[in-house]
Amino acid sequence: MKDTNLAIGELGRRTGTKVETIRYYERIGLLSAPQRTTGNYRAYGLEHLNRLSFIRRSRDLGFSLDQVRALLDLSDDRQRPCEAVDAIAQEHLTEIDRKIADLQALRRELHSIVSQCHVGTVAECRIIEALSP
Amino acid sequence: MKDTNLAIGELGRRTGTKVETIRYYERIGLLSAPQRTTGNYRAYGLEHLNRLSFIRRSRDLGFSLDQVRALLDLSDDRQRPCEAVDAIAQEHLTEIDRKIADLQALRRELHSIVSQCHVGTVAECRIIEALSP
DNA sequence: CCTTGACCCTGTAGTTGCTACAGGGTGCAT
DNA sequence: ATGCACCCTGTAGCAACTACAGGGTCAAGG
Repeated sequence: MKDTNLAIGELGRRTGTKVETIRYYERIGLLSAPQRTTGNYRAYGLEHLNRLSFIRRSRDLGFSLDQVRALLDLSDDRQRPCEAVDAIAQEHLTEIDRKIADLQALRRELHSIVSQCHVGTVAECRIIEALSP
Repeated sequence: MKDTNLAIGELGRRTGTKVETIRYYERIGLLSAPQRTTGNYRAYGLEHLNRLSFIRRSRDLGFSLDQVRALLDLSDDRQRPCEAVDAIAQEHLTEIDRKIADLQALRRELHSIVSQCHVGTVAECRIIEALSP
């Protein structure tokens, strides 16, 4: 097992992650602390690259850090049935559906308000009126 | 102009706002500081009730506090043309549309991943696989 | 050999929009 | 007088980063 020995900036470049974010992930225990060089630089190996890629991909799909943590734990135990993984993903999907529905309802309401604006003075503005008690 | 003299709890009840949130709005300068009673309780008038209702309604429609601040400023100057109001609302609408589109794209991707899960072990889980590098 | 510049380090504070205490004071009814 | 609901200030916490400040390290060029 050879150490690929990436510096933090290089790891960031390869995963599309800001350096501060990587250090943040380490601080909250999502990414394990790597070895250090003599100059006290973090030296990352392949396993860090893989783990961080997994994290980023999950985050891009909208999973929370807690969900990512759970997915990482699950993915480490290759023999276990994957129902728990499915459950997390399903839950997330449901939440996305709910968010979409909420935004669409909001959009409808806001759109109907905006469409009534005929650009006169504020005194006769339908938008302000719609917001006023 | 009579002071309606609502206590903070009553104002909260009438506007659906938590007491801490009202104090927070005062702290950030969104709601002006009301007079105090001899016992140092906040005593709100009708103008506060109206202003806070406006704020809540705007927040419910998803405007940011900065946008609400701008809308409040604009609504105070009744003679001014309402183009600026329209611009804020349009901008917000555009942002909502973008969010909906983003969520729908995400939903499609996540759904296609989840639908491939046939509930075996983690080792053969398509979800984990899709997340892995 | 020295300096420049890009990179790295720690630690802390800021972002948004609240929410949740802790530790006290007030006001009213019983 | 004592209980209870309410109010006060001040501070810290949430998510998930981001942005410094104030330093150290390292390789290349002059």
